[in-house]
Amino acid sequence: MRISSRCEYGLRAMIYLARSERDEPVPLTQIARREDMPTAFLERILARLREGGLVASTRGASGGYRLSRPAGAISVGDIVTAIEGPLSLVGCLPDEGGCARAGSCASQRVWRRLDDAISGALGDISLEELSVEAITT
Amino acid sequence: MRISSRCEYGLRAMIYLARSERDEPVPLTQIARREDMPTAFLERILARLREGGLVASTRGASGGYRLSRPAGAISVGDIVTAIEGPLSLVGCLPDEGGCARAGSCASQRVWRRLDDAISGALGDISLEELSVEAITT
DNA sequence: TCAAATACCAACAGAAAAGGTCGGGATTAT
DNA sequence: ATAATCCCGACCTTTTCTGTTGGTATTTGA
Repeated sequence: MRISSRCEYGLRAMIYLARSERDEPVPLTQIARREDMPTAFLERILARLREGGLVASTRGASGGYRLSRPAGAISVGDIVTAIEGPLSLVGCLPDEGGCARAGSCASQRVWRRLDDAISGALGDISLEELSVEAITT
Repeated sequence: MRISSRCEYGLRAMIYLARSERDEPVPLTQIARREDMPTAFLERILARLREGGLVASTRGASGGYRLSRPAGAISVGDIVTAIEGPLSLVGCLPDEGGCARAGSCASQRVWRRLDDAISGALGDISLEELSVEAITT
């Protein structure tokens, strides 16, 4: 169980944006260069973050990306969800139709607990927290 | 982030073994049939569980698999680790050499917390707990 | 002693996902 | 106009997942 690079890159990009909060948008190429990430790939990650409503983009010269709400109102869970889709670990949980043996299925209970632990951990950390740490450390 | 079938199968097989605790070993084919899992695939999963010291096998006619210690002494974390390798989410944590920007890296802290939450959740659930639930539910 | 039941193992194969690249089009400040 | 920028679909390569196949070794029991 590894974190995907997509996710790692996305989080780093978001931290970068949080630290750049002036009023000009930050161009993709700058983030990619400063954070040493492949440009075209990062572009597609930012597309997901935009679709998820976490960043806003301005096109044209001197355009770029910025956070669409204050860093304090964005959790790491929001970011991961926007990039990777729903956090849920298995497809057999009741929300999604369930599987044949649901009800008598003991493992279901495990994954549910794990889901909760993950959501809890990721929901608790805000982007603001991280960007502050990044500066002071 | 999805649970692999390997993991799902392995956990179900372990629950099955925990519920079959008589003194005869349970043959692979029986587990596969009763739990409706592909036999050859399950065999390779059981190999990992054996290498991880969680099950013991006896060869020859009327052989099979059994838990190598009481279900109460096996956690779900043990099982997942045996099947999937170390639970750690990223390769850049200090144990493994770290990455260039370690120290000033804010995301590292996120994954660390997430690692802890996952290990905590999975370490807390014992196989015994699950096999009991499976009977009474 | 021999057949059946079992675990063990290495090699292969198809499908999917991860990780990324490319080329061109649309938009906007200057 | 032109350069900077975002947008987007198509493609590619590598790795991982999910198995399958075929054969070997071991043990029991008739």
